[in-house]
Amino acid sequence: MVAKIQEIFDSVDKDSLFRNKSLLQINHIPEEIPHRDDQIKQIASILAPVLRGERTSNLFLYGKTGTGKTLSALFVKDELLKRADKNNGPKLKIEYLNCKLKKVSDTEYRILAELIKKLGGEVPTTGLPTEAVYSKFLEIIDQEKQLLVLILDEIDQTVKKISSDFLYNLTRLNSELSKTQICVVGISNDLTFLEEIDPRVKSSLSEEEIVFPPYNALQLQDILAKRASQAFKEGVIQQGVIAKCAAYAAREHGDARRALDLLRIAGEVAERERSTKILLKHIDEANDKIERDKVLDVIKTEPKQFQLVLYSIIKLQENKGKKTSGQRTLSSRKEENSPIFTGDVFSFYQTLCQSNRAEILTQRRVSDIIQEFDMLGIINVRVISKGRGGRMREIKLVIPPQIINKAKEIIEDSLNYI
DNA sequence: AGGTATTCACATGAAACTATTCTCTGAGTTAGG
DNA sequence: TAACTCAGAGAATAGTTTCATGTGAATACCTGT
Repeated sequence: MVAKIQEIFDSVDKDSLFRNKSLLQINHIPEEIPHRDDQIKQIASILAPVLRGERTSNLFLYGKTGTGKTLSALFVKDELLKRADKNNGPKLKIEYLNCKLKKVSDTEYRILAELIKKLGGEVPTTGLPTEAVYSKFLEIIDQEKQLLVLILDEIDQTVKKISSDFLYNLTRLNSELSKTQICVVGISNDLTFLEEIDPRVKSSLSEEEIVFPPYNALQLQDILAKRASQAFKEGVIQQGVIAKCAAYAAREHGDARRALDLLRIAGEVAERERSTKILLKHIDEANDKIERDKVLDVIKTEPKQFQLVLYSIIKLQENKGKKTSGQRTLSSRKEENSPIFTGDVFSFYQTLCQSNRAEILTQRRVSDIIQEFDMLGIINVRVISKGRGGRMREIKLVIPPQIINKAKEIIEDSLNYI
């Protein structure tokens, strides 16, 4: 037994396909960023005045996920800091904050708290009036003469949750500060974001805009090849694997992050199969695995009311499937997977709750929950109107059949614990 | 036939409520001088 | 009298509920030919 285990451990070391896996991890910042020269140059030239201690224009970066926005911003940040260090010029601080992180998201309060923490202050997680946090923030940054560049990643998320007042306040903060100057770099995935926000904020915030176009398949290939050559050992990648990865990701609006993920998972899959090479089929397996893990993970972490709703949907879909196949002789024109509607889900959910002795939520709430599942990509939802028959959501489960059973198990399990 | 008006069954929004977590404050208590 | 404890007030958040209003199109109901 022990020998066996030792064997496994040995093989992990010896047969590893990776040379340095961390290079494929998404938080890795590479030395160079291919195909983003123009954007980086632009950012740099816009932010350059901070080196002389001048306030710069506020800046806005746009582009879909995985187009290198964050990476470019961080890259410029590092270069600027290096340079500022060498110059020994005016004091410069650059803080990066991802507004989408769990602990930060949603509220003005938490974003400020997080910023304060990064600047070396302390703020309790709750209990203080927001006003107090603001003044604390001002106090901290206005201690000494300096320039502060705030890089706010994914602020579209935040602004959707809270009003754009936050950004407005931030841009106007400069007038309240005596020694310090702030400039804001916003990063957003949502290209329509700017159109929706308050015009006042818009004019002050987006003095400069840079758009990050998606990578095309060739560029993705280039990126992947560069990283792969360092991350993997030599000769472990089958011909065409990189191209296929790139093609997959290019289909998803050129998401480089996804491409790298795919390659890494494919490597892990191949490793687990004791393959000496990463083959094309491993990419497909990796793709499935990513999808599966995503869905199951979501289901696992969802609270029980959500699970009950989802369970209702799964059950209803099953029943519908049976019914239509039986009725097919009667009405052959009927579509194969007849859709489910909000009302069905809610009534099924009610009985389900009763038999589980769980609290029944209002229809209003269930409606929201259904919508959230749609956002998570577990179901597909469309609002349709059946004329006099009313208006409702048409719900379709989009998780693949093999996963459905697994999902059912998970939910049943967690419900039994109650 | 053609044009309005209704109506269904929810969707969508806004506000208010609840439970929980956390800070802060000040009264009461305690121990030591 | 200084230090300590502990309850209560106030804030913020997440997750709801309550109340109100909105909506797309199949049907009902007119209208005049």
